Amino acid sequence: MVDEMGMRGLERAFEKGPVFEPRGSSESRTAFDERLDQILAAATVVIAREGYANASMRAVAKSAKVSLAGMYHYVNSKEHMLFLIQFRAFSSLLNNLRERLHGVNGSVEKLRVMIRAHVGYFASNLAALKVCSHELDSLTGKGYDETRQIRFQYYKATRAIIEQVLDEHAPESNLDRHVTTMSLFSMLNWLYRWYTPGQERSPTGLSNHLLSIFLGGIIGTAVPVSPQTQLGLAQEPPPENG
Amino acid sequence: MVDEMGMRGLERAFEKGPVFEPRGSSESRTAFDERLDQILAAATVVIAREGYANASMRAVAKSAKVSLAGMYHYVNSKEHMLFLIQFRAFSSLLNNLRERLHGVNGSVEKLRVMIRAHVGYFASNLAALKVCSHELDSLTGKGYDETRQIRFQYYKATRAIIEQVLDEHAPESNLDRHVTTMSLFSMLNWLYRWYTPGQERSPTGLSNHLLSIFLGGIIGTAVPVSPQTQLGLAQEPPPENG
DNA sequence: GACAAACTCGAACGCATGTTCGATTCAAAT
DNA sequence: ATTTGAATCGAACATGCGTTCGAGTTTGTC
Repeated sequence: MVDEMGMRGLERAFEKGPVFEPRGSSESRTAFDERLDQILAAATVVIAREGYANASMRAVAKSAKVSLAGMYHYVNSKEHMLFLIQFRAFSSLLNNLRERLHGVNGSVEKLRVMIRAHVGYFASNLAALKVCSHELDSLTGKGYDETRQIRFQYYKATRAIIEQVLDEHAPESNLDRHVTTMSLFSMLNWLYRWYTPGQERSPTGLSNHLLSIFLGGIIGTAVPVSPQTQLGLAQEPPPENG
Repeated sequence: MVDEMGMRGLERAFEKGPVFEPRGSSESRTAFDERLDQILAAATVVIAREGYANASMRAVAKSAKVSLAGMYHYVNSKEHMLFLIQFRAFSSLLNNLRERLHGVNGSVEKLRVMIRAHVGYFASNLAALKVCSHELDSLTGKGYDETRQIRFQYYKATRAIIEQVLDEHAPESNLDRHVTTMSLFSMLNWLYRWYTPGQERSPTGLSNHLLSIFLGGIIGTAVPVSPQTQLGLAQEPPPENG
């Protein structure tokens, strides 16, 4: 395996695979891509449940209803599989953020959009984001570097928003920008350890909650949670923590 | 292996091992305990670096300068080893918190002490707390339950402080107590992903920073960082995030 | 010096793993 | 009908793993 984590331009990932248009001439979405998606989806669930190191290719194959050897037609190696999962998830996350940020003007509003986008994506892609958060350094070499680049762009976009908020609403704050940014990411990335979306605790409600804490923490004024999306305070949550 | 994760009372962990006083009659700190500590310390570093699933007993043995078979004189199994590491770390964390909380009166002051204690313990036990944060569900059965109990006590103690702060300083806040507590734990537990103590960013400075954000977020008023322990704002930090 | 218990270790066992090989089926193109 | 290459898979290979066994050495006690 020379090209350790071969990815050409986008994310096609194969030298041998259908590098040029596979079937018809123009429509690029073929059976190959769909089967690959299927396999990656199954792998995501298995890895989220067992952890990357413990997730065997046999278990993934069984879950994806392919033979063990058959999987290697779609994926170069186990690590390459993890790379595809993470690369796609991080890319979607970043693109999703940029789309939603388009046309939004106020810095605080941008922050709200960012948190909402992240929590929303998390809620509808639980397994994928768990794999992204928990297996951050399970990749090595080129694959690691490539995912790191996307994550860095995500970091920069978020940090820019935070800096704008600080400059506009707390210009004499002495908060370190990096530490502040990482505090927000901490709240978001640790979600996978304790939060499961439900109607008691909607993603929107949780987003408002996190925004309220974080925003109130970095500028003096706490932002009130909008009444119609309040969190349910009723039942006692299961004690899962660290 | 009948008694899956045998622990008698404290944490001695063996049926076969020196259950009664091993050498002299009274002094309980023997060569056995010291060797065990040595092995666990080595194991902690290896597991922190490689991850639990990838950390082989052979690697641990080599690092601890024991033969592979020799380790099993001190430890029942690989999982038992992880249990000992986590059990000890969580216990220390909890005891440390209770000690430092003793005699502290104000609710805000308690919160400050809690954060400072946690970050301080983290800074001087980097590897151990990484193993605790990252391998939270690598244990199974009785071993998992036992560590969970301690974590739950830690959670309860922290939550009680937060509730006291809220009741005293923001009585009409509608923040969900569980979500709020988990937000604090998020900031603390994610530290292992990005923070390495240095003189640029001292544990004390970081503690103040986190306290400022979190406290300002849950009660309206931001608490200023004390000037003599400000964070260095100079150099650009390495972009490691998610 | 004799005994027993604590300690140490080389060697091996059984098993699960990621990956590859070669053959076979299938579908589109000429 | 023939050819081509993608798709699929059973079987096997090599390797590394956690754990155990049994024999050896050390250490403290009588």
